[in-house]
Amino acid sequence: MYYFIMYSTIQKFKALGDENRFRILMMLLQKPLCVCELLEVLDIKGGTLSAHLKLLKTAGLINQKKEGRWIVYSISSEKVKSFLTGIESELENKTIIQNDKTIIKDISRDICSSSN
Amino acid sequence: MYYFIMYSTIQKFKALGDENRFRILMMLLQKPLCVCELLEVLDIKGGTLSAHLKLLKTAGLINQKKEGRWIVYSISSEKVKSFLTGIESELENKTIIQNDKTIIKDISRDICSSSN
DNA sequence: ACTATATTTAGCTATATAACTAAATGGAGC
DNA sequence: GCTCCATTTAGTTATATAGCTAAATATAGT
Repeated sequence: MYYFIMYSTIQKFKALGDENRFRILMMLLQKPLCVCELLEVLDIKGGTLSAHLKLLKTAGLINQKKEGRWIVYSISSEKVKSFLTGIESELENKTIIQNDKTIIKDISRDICSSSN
Repeated sequence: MYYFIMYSTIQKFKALGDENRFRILMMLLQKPLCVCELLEVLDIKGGTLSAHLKLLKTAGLINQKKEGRWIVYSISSEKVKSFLTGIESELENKTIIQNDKTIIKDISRDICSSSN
């Protein structure tokens, strides 16, 4: 008799335990975003961001969808969404999260150039 | 103007994103336990366990209390407790967690020898 | 004093993680 | 076919993490 491990649960926590991925999730909580929009906010390169997004997707936290020339990411489910909303509501003021969101609010995916 | 980072939140997720620490938390959810009891269940050495416990404590997830010759650990607050209970209720059956708990149920801290 | 329980430290190993550059690949639209 | 947006791959670097051993330290009970 052996026992399975709760990998998927732990994998989700691991995914949440990184600053850039946490910021991505909080931004996606506001609205679905394409990769180039996320790149405008985060101080990382395109390849690095792709890796983070893949990890979040594998963990079951986000979804991917083609929209014309763009790939748009969003929170995977209502369940994850309400979980993250609860977390967000407990953050103290003046975290980088609030700053990210004000940037995201005024961003258009047409601004995006190849600053990869 | 700069923005604080939500370190403590991310630190909690990091703490949760490790199998041994996750198992420790789930066991403490059942009842407070001393170090030697945890050592009976986990396949790690005393020094390693101490490090995990310190990390969980720093993250604000558990508390420490002297009880005679033992140091007893417990979940830090009702808030953390209900959070973990929610997580636990969503685990599929037959994870190692259920196994840990049946061992913990019948353990006494007097059994503990210096298997450090 | 001595014992039991646990933590801490130093030193070590192995693996995982996060980032980069740069080039190649894929898919959609024009 | 070419361009745009994004992913993937290969190769590299640096740091973090998890584990070990073994010795030292701390604290409480007997």
